[in-house]
Amino acid sequence: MKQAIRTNLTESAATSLRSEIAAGRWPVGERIPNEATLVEMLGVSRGTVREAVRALVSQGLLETRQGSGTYVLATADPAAALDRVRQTCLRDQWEARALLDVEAARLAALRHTPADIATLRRLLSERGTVADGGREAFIRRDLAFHRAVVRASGNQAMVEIYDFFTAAITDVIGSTLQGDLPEPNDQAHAQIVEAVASGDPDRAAASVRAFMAPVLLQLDRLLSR
Amino acid sequence: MKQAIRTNLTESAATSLRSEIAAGRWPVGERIPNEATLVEMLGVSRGTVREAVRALVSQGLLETRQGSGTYVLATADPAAALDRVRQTCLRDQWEARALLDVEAARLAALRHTPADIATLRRLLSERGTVADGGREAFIRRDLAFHRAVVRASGNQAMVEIYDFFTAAITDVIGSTLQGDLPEPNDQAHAQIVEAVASGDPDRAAASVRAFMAPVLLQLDRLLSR
DNA sequence: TAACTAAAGTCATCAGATGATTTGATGACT
DNA sequence: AGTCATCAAATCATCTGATGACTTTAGTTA
Repeated sequence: MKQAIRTNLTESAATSLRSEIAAGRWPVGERIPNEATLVEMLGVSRGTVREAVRALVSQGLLETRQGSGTYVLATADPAAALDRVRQTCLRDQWEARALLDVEAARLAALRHTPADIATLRRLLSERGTVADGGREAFIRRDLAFHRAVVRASGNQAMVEIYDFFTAAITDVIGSTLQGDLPEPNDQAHAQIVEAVASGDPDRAAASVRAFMAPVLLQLDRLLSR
Repeated sequence: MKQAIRTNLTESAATSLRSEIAAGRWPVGERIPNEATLVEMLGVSRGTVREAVRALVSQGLLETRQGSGTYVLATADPAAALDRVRQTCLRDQWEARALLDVEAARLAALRHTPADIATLRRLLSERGTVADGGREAFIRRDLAFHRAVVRASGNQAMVEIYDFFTAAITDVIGSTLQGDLPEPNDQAHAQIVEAVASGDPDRAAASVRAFMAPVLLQLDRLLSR
């Protein structure tokens, strides 16, 4: 019995168009055939063609101009990259984020402002323990500290990617690893602040690297079980 | 004169629905009103409603189930994070990608397989010069080399993020910086391969860092003009 | 040549009808 | 009571036809 992939006509029409675009049949900037032609090509009605085109428009692949035509904006779905990242394993995502921490600390050592250091010291003092307001709140405070380090790097792209990984990881991790990961103490955090404040990039990177190593090790142990 | 944002009905209908969803009018998992009701609510025809819903479906906010209804999958656009990354400045994106290069080389030194090294050597020997097949082809070959280093790190998340940055950067850079960036020679590339092959993570990271520094410096100069 | 006009081409939107699928209710049978 | 088959309602999927709005281009005219 053949397990046909049950999907609707709109989806398959959109998929057809997407692959034609990806194959370069219509280069970027080019106008694709009009609706009537697509109806013939895809063998579906105009409404279905329009919905398929609308889907690709909302994905940033096409652009429709009333009275003129439908044009190719990009050959690959930009959002697909993000999906692929999200589908990589938790371990790789965690490791990638940890590397961002390391390199962000290095940059922060070189570029931090006095306000950055003040913020880090404040977040560190507010961090407290799990006992204060429960586990979830503690994780939020801890995260705020690490995010502030990345922010001190002065690189907005790294901040956004860091946030993305954080969101993706917390989505997955949810309830599965509750409390199983070692949480470095305040002293380890304080060392990071001092290393960044010292302005020594290698020292800052090393402090974060040392910080992350045992966490990643434990994560590996948990995931290999 | 009021500069009304000229948009079509489908877009505004989709925007209405998106904001209702974001406002929590229909929680995640909930069924939204049926098409006929949306027609009344939004004051547009059924076809327009369907196109608006289709747009949100392709963005991952909604899911339609024939015979059952349309359900909320998420309250925020997951692709929004990616858009924010793309909107950060070229310099930050470039730097972030360079940091990925560095840390990927570090991991590659620890985890590379013999096949990885063979691939790197092959890509290096095929790299050639700008004279071979034109500038664009040369950039592609050069990129393939650096991507292979990231791939040798064994971290798929880093590969995907690297690809994302590469795509975003090449989109922007396009014609603006044609040929203005220094291109490290084969010797610098060979040093990276040897450092990775040596299995020394610090040496591998340092070789890529030294590699990237002048490029980033020149990029800063170009962008500050 | 330049500006205007008209026509063709294209997407945008509406309206109506029918099919496919899911879901819940009904009722018969054990 | 519980289980199963059947049926009807609700809902999305798809097709068809028609009209409007906008852009582009060719032609025309001053």
